[in-house]
Amino acid sequence: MYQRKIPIDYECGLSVAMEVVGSKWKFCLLDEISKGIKRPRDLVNAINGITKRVLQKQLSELELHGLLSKTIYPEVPLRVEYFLTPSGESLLPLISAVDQWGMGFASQLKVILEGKDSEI
Amino acid sequence: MYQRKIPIDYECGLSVAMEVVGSKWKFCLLDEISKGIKRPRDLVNAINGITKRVLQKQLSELELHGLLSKTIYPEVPLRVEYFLTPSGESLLPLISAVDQWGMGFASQLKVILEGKDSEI
DNA sequence: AAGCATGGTGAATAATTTATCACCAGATGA
DNA sequence: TCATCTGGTGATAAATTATTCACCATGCTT
Repeated sequence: MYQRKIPIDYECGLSVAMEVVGSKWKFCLLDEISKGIKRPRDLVNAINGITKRVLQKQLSELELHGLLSKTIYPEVPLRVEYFLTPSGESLLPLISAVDQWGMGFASQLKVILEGKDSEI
Repeated sequence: MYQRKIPIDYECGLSVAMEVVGSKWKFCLLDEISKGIKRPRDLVNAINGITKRVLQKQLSELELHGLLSKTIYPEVPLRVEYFLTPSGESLLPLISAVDQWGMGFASQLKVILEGKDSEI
């Protein structure tokens, strides 16, 4: 992280939500973890396009913000599992709703941006 | 806009939603417009921190994506009003939910980032 | 003519986020 | 010893987004 030029407005729910969840992979990460994929290695494999480093960073931010927690099992090879905190779980209905909305909007957006109908 | 390096995944609702709504001011803008603030000048005044240029850009993106529409009244001085399309309106419950969640999470985030309780 | 209000745009830059690359460490098996 | 698996980090580059600044135009008022 770094020092933001414009600080978070704690009075504004949208500002707060954007701070903790408004980045490229976070919704996706929370979604996958809620589905049972908990290990970093598995998440890298499950999520198309994310890299190890980026995953680590976003996981650690989610952990810092209290949406994720992790457990380290002293096995060999080392096993680490991330899981949702209550705050993280409280976000699931929202993530689901956003996903639903996006699915419904996809064909419209495709027409707008590419000028053709989708076959979905 | 520009040509994205990584294209939108139309199969993924989260990806689609992030594309049209995942930027700093869009939730806020849709929220204000739904509350009846429709003119660019009024939006600049209503939203703390946004500038004229940024407002114009985000409004035009929302318009391009089909969440907003605008009407030009040939008055003097010129009057322009933006309003929500049905797609834009379908987003309102979600924005409200995100805002609610953020409000509920604010005090926790404040403790985490600043180490002190809020007085809200 | 000058100043103001409206809505708008292009170019350049700053700020921020994401990605790439090269590493480290522990323990295991070949 | 060397390669492999795991999870992890620092430095840097690239991509993306947001902001600043300087403009344009119209038609009013002074």
